Amino acid sequence: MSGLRGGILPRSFYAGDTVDVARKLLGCILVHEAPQGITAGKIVETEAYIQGDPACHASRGMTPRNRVMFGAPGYAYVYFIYGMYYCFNAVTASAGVGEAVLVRALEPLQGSHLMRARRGRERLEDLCSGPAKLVQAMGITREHNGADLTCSQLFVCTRETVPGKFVTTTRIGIKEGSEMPLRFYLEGSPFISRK
DNA sequence: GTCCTGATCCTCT
DNA sequence: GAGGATCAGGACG
Repeated sequence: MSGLRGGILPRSFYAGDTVDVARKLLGCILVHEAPQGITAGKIVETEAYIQGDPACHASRGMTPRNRVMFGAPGYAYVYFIYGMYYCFNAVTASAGVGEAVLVRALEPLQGSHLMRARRGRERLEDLCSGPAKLVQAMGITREHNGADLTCSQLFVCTRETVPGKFVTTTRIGIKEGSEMPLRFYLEGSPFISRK
């Protein structure tokens, strides 16, 4: 699986239009080479957070928490939420622009035994079917905030097969901006967080 | 300093 | 479908 490194998405991939990047990430592989072993999963659900979007963390300017979003594209933005969970985002657009793509669900491809141990769940569909779940299953921590997705232990690879049709809907768990169609998932996947 | 809110998950009912 | 767990950031004084 280390051969996947050959397919690492370049920084230019993330530098494009955020909504476009969110769609193109569907079907790509998120990989984490942890000391305990490698875990990998196919991205089946994403959400875009863009400029002028009230639900975007960057909408009220840069703070110590969201500063990674304003940096160069191709870095991981990991933040703490609800007192218990972390969510993983890929920073997009150009430096100075606070935009990112939230990865909401994965289809486990490798290291499912590790994922089960980290999650305490057996069913494959319960391992990565939510933003906080996949972070836990992949072994991602706050230490990964600001990690370079093009040259670190945490990276994303280009898709190996052409994904099927994807569905565009509204985002989950937000109030303002909830009418914007910025959530994307692979149609029919049993691994998405919800329909 | 204090108060409030939240891009969630899990366990009930 | 509802509610609790649990805590960092941000707004305000």
